[in-house]
Amino acid sequence: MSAAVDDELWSAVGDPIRRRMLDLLLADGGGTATTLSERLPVTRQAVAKHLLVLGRVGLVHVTPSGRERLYRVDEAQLARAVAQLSAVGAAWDARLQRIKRIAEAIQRRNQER
Amino acid sequence: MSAAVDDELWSAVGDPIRRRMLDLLLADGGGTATTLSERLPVTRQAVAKHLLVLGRVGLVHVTPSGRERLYRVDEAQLARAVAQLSAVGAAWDARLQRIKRIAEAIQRRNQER
DNA sequence: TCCATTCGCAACCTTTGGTTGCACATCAGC
DNA sequence: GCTGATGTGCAACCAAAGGTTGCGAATGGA
Repeated sequence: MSAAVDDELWSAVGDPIRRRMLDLLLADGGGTATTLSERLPVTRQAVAKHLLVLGRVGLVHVTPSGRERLYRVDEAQLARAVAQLSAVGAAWDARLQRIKRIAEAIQRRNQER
Repeated sequence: MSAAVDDELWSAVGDPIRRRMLDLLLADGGGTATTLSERLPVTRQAVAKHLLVLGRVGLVHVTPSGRERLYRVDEAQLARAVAQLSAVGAAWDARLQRIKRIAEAIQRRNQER
């Protein structure tokens, strides 16, 4: 059931900006709030807040290095998030398939009259 | 790329309450704001607002009938949403796989020394 | 007719995502 | 060792979204 999904993790990847941030971090192998904000339509501070959210659910880890703070994606946690996405998708898919089968059965019965 | 995803549809299913509403509507084959709110931890008015959001992106349709307003899931549109979910999941999966392969290659090189 | 039910609308509150402004720390060049 | 440029964090402030309560209007059943 999708109601049993860990909503914390889902809502972390539910935000479009955060999804793009994860994409960028994956593509570049890491980044800072400043480098991410240069490629996104929001300010550095907004990015920093999103990084806080992602960090709170363990999707990214930070490595302070001098005056920079390098963020990296936690691959295991992202894999968990992907699993949740496909679980919800699969559940809905199954329901849609069932509805489709029922509709077809009804149509067959009507044609047999 | 997940950045190209239709964010309207995503954010519609991004809310946990709205996902549970879709689940309930699918399971019961339809429902009203009142019947849904009886099974959810929010008030009827909150449910009505969510139904507006779902209706705006075409995920549900309404059929007025007397003093009731019956909502039904648009299966085609929900199928589109499911497709988007799995697209994002697949994109991340692909990136994670690539990273994993690279990591394994590096490890092999180190062992061969 | 009268009452209960279902609904929509409006006011209000809280959280969340976003911005600007500023102070603090660090690196690089002189 | 200074000094300026760069990267961060913190605080105040704003707008939108989700949620609530209260109320008035419409419909269905006794």
